[in-house]
Amino acid sequence: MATYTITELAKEFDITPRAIRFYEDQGLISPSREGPSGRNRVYSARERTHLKLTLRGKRLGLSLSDIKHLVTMYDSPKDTEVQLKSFLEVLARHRASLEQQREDIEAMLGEISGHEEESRRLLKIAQKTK
Amino acid sequence: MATYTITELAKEFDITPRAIRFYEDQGLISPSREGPSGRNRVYSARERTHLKLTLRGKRLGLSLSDIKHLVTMYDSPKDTEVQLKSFLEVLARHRASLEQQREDIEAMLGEISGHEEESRRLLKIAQKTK
DNA sequence: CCGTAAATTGACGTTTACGTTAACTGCGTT
DNA sequence: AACGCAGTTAACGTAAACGTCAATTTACGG
Repeated sequence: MATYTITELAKEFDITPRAIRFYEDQGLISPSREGPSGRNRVYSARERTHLKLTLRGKRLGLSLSDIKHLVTMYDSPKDTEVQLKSFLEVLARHRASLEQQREDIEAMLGEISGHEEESRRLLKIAQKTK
Repeated sequence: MATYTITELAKEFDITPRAIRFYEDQGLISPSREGPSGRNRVYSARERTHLKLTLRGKRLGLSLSDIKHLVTMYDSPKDTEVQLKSFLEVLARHRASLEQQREDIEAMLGEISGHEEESRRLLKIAQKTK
């Protein structure tokens, strides 16, 4: 299976190795180690996915601890009925906030379209008088 | 026209007066003052809108300085053709990042739906065996 | 074997977005 | 006049998310 070094991932996602190590400190990624010395980090596809999820969360304004909660939630046992129900509640809250964000985005995109139209109108006028 | 005190706005948007004053320090809001002493802040509908925009930006993970740039951009003069063009470029970049965010949201909502289905399935099984 | 480049682990510095006193001022009540 | 309360400024404190060294260690080409 494919593995990655820390600099490879850093380049691919355009972040610094320092950031990746920090995410590890925060418990978001757990790469294995390589070499007889067991020093260097090795990332599997799974770790890469975790990093991807982390960055996606960040782009949406989530804190690293939020992200950690989500990720550990997502692959935690959910054995009992109680756990399942509380998991569903968390999902519902998360869904609600995402939908709020989507509304915010639509609103902003609407404003942008307005400004774009206006600006293009003004541009035409300005270019005619040239 | 309608005006608001700082505590009114704080309650309406569920934030602290301290936060509102901080936004003012950062140049995001500019309330006028009231009373012979000219001490207390008074917010017009316009200021209220600015606050609203600020909070919307925050929900999308923008920094306060980002928000300030956007707001001042939006109602800056745009006299010259050059200014109009660079304004359009900024709008395009902003639009792109919003669309990226929208994709991120769709992806997360998709994952959530998956987990929800799975959980409800497990719940039914768990309840049958009761 | 040697120099250099790359990776690692602390440790401290920095920025952002407020929270938290502290000390003071009006303003309406009592 | 005394009181309580909301509002103000100023200053310091804090948590999050890395950046930035510094000191080592290791891997690798020549």
